[in-house]
Amino acid sequence: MTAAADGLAEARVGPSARREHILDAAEACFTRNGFHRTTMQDLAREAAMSPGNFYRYFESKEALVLGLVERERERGTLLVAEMEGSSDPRGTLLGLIARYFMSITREAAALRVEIWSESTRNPAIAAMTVQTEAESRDWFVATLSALATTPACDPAALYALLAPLMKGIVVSRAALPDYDVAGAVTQIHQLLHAGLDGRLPCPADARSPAGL
Amino acid sequence: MTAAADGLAEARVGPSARREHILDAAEACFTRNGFHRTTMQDLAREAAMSPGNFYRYFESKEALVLGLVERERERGTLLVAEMEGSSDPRGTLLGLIARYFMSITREAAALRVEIWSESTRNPAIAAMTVQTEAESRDWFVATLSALATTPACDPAALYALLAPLMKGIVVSRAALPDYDVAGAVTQIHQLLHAGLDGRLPCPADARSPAGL
Amino acid sequence: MTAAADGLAEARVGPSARREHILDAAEACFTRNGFHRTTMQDLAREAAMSPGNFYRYFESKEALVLGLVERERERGTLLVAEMEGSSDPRGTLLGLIARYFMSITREAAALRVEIWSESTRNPAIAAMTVQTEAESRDWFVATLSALATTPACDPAALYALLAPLMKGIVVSRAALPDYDVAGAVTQIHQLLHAGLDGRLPCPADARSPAGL
Amino acid sequence: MTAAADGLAEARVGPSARREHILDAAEACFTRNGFHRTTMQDLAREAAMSPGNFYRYFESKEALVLGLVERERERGTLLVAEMEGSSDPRGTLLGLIARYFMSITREAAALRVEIWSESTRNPAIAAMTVQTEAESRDWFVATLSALATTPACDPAALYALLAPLMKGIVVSRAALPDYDVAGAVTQIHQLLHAGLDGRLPCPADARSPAGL
DNA sequence: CATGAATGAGGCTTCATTCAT
DNA sequence: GATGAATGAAGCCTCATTCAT
Repeated sequence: MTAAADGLAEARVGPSARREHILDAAEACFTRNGFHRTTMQDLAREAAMSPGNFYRYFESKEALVLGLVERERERGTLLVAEMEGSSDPRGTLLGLIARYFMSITREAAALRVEIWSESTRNPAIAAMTVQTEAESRDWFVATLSALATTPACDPAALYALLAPLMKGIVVSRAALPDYDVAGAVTQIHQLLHAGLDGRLPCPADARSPAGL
Repeated sequence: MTAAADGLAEARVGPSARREHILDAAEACFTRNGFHRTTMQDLAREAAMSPGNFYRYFESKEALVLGLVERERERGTLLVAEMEGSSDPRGTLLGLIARYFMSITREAAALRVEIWSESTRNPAIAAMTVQTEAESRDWFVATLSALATTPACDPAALYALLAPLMKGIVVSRAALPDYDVAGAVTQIHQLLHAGLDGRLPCPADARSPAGL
Repeated sequence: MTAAADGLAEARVGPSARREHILDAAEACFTRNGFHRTTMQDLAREAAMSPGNFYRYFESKEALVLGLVERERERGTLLVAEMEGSSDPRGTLLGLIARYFMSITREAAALRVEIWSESTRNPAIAAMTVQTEAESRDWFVATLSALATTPACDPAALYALLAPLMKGIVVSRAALPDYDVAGAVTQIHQLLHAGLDGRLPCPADARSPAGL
Repeated sequence: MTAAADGLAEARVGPSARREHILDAAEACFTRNGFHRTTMQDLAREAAMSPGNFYRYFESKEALVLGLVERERERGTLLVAEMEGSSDPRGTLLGLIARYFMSITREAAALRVEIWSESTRNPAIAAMTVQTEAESRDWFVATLSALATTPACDPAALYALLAPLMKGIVVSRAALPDYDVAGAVTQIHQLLHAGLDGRLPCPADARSPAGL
């Protein structure tokens, strides 16, 4: 490659492409080793880039994590677009959920757990977690509403059940080597069917928590 | 106990009492700041003890974490003894669960999440997590079996639902400042009632996960 | 060399130059205080370098010692090149030996002894000591063979006498403030002359060690 | 054992016996691991004694080393008494030397080297080394004088050869796993015979060291 | 823009020594 | 006399970050 072409090649790569490249490297490293165990040197090797250069695109290592979480959030938004104009929306939703859990690796799950953990000590990441949760909730409630076959279905309550359940599945996937993900997916499916068809105990039935 | 004996009691703190004292300090620090952010100096301050002294009771900082998890596990075993000989076993179970979730602080939940996270990178902690999970599962399945009012209740399946759900509630408690724990407890209660009374969709109904 | 080039030369110190610089500092510190008493901070001061920077060039403090020993070994190899094509080989050999012992400082001798001592506990240094010894032996035997004036000279036996003698002189130089190095050199010279000229008792004369 | 007997047993063990016991333990530990690698805890275990108790008998760890060296020196004095009134003094001397070198373990040799090394940094140990050397020299010169068969034998010169040679053998024994001690002993024997019988090059022949 | 050598604060751990009992 | 728990000063090393080139 000539110097001129080289220059062009460099010109072609905008700052946002650089950011993406760095985030790719970060994702690879963080997934492999977690971000506490990943050093900026590791990142530099993975990104084929000097350590100092990161700081032109991200303020700090923490900002990198933040960028990664942010990108993940955006990807979630995109992923979910699959629902649009599906002829079998309920099947599509179930498929989406199944695919997510069946394809997540232990390492990826571990990174999610690590991020939740970091969330509890780091306000910036916490904010992002809260926002992701809110978006997730909004989307789910809207989607569930559209899929309900009976007014007896309470989409908000269904989500309130689903949300921790899904988080817990990720934790289990990460921390328990023999965890049965497929079984968990099956249970979510059943729960969703039941919930959407109004066959789940209603929050209206609730007695306030006893034993306190 | 006489005053003299009392004095002796204070002086003759056995090694296990020392360990407890250290674990208390560790619990306080780790709960407050997480164990990655807790230094041995912090611990020393909290335990009113010189840093070097820890190493008479624990091999390393990691061993301290391990000791803490182990103690937590034992406490779980004790906690659960409450069920023995209760006149209202189902109510007692519900109460136990309610109390656990209603009383857990954000920080304590955060520590649990951090431990799960550490579990994914640290074999020793992983082993402990797996063991705790196995014990938890055994106890729950036995207890649920005893509480079922119909053969249609599948205790193993019910626990398979409960386990990630409870983990997810801990995660939510830790990572979402406004998380509605009480609501979650109510839902667990309903789920338990439904499950024990055979009103939950059976795993027998399962279609294999679709969408892959 | 232009001023600009000079500037570049100062700036572009290759990694091996850095290593040399560090080894120089290490040699100074270790010679002054021994390496057990030398801290990485001492080294940092001596090398005008931050402590962390050493670890870009050497894996550990031990590796530093190793590097120093290795360099010493290479220097020995170079030193010995002086023999090549000398018109008075025997004189050159005697001169070499004389120079070595007359110029070694107490501190330098002390460092050698410390390295031998370390050799007994540290496998990596032991390996290097063994290798140095083997090389030294090979060179000496070859050189003595070339210098012998009679087949009655047994170069291997002569080296077997010389080797511990020289080590012992180093020890004496290090541990005995008033040790007479010049006298020792004289004795080595005499021994060498006698050995090379076949005037030393032959190992063939040996009775096996008595008194056991 | 009754309390009274216990008290008697304790009384029977004088402070100097205690010192011996401690030195025994120190010798065992130091020989096994060197004294830099031996902790006071190791010593305590070996001596079946509390760490604090050492300080009633020795000022510091260094004093322990010193005590050990001192005892070694005294033992040397005793060892040498064997020469007194022997019917075959030369054979006895050769036997003494042979026995010393053939029976010394690598570890014991290593400890000697470590002590020489320490000698170079520690004035108290240095003083002891110097004194030992002086005593050794006096004894050897006297003994060699008595054994000489010709006035051509220069006992002082012979010792000046012997002394570093023997030190070097100890170093070699310590640092070179395959070192041939028996061969070295044979050479010392030959050298002694030659020296005592005036068949060794005289220092009178010496030219001053060349090559400087 | 990019580099990568350098920084330096701070972490975990060790261990000779002390002192209350 | 004896104990052994406790001390606390260092020591080695790591790694996010900077900055001269």
